[in-house]
Amino acid sequence: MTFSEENYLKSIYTLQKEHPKGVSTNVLSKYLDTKPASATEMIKKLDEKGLVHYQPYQGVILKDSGAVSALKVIRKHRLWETFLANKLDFSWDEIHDVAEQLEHIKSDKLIRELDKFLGYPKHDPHGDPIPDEAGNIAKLEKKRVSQLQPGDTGTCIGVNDTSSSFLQFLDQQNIRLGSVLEIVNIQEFDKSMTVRIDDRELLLSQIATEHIYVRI
Amino acid sequence: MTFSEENYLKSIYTLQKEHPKGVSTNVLSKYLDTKPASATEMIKKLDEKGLVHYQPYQGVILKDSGAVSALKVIRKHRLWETFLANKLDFSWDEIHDVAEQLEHIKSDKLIRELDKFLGYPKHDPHGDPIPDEAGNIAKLEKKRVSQLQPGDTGTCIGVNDTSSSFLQFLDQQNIRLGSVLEIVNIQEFDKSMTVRIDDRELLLSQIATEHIYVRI
DNA sequence: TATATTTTTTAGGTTTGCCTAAACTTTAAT
DNA sequence: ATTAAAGTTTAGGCAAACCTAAAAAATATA
Ligand SMILES: [Mn+2]
Ligand SMILES: [Mn+2]
Ligand SMILES: [Mn+2]
Ligand SMILES: [Mn+2]
Repeated sequence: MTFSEENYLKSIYTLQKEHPKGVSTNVLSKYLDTKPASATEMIKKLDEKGLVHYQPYQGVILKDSGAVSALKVIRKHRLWETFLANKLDFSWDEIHDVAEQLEHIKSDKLIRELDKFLGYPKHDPHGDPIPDEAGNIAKLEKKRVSQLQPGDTGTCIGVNDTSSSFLQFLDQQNIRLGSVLEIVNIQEFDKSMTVRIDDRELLLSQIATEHIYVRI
Repeated sequence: MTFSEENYLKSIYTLQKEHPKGVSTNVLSKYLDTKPASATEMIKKLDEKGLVHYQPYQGVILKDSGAVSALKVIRKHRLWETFLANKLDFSWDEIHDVAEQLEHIKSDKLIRELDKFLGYPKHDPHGDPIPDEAGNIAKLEKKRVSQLQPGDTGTCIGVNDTSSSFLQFLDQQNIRLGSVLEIVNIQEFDKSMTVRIDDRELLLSQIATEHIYVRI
């Protein structure tokens, strides 16, 4: 399997969540930063290999074999992200691009040993579940802080806005990866939230609560 | 720089040691398991990019810029080999093939962080020196046991024969990576050697001494 | 329903890296 | 010095993965 085939399968897997009855060549090529004509070609090849189901003008969906292949790449991607964040000094926003390359290394032993070395992690640094060797994957337990109710708690696993002003704000408030947040209450009129972090209480605007991801 | 260009530069660097006045397309293509015509093509391209000096029928040699590029790939290869052997449970004979893939990952930060994580190693698990960030590389201190003299000592860093019968023999004699050998004496008539390992003395045939590498 | 717009596919090209077979150059052997 | 053998380059092709432009199909609009 080529790098390109792996990237297409992985992308189809991801996009299927939002397009359950078929991922169009338009959507797929936009996601992969190629052109629709290129997506059509690749999809036809993957169909001939029995990895996807393709009907002209109807989009693609993965067959079981295609989903298994996609999940293997996703497993590698997330294990490498975990390695970069936990063992090397990479921050959560630097890991994706490098993992995008590392996910294509071919060695079953390597990925098994890496998994062991990392202590068989269940989630990557963004809070996304890591599939097991057989391709089983847990349901995503990631939410925005804005989706929580008073009394709920969550562990900060990432943000949606990487502007330095927002990151500086988080730093000032002592909110970082791993911080445990508990929702104290929600202001009805502006959806701002009072949250408890490290026994301190602080107020977050609606915009802020929508930009912080937690694992519940 | 493509994977293929990197592989050619690295190969030329290695083969130059044995062919100082020019690596022929024949030698190069044999080493890379391609055909001479393919080597000619690639060499012409590398010459146009100013990385090698090529004159038809006279072979290639690296220019300074080409040697710098080659050493960067070699640095990555050897750091990854060290990672696989020291941090994951890979044996010394399993690391090369995986490192052959990992050496092409593009990220300056990754290789800097990996170097730090490994404790800035000076040699890879085969005893070969690891170039620094600037491309400086120490002279190789690797020898075959057969090249040592009585009184010399060396640390076992690899073998030249990976047949299971030879590896079993080493295992029986308790010779492993890191074992310190001291040459006690050499039999003139058959070049067999008496060596001391862990305060035991044992006899190695000439064939055996030629198949064991040590760092001196 | 008929037409216009958008989406998708097809047709024809390009680049990279590989190949084989033929032509050419160098080296070795009479 | 000729000729034979070996090594090297050139010429012409192929597969993968991309592209643009034109044709075809599906969808939206009047
Ligand atoms: Mn990622
Ligand atoms: Mn990728
Ligand atoms: Mn190696
Ligand atoms: Mn390589």
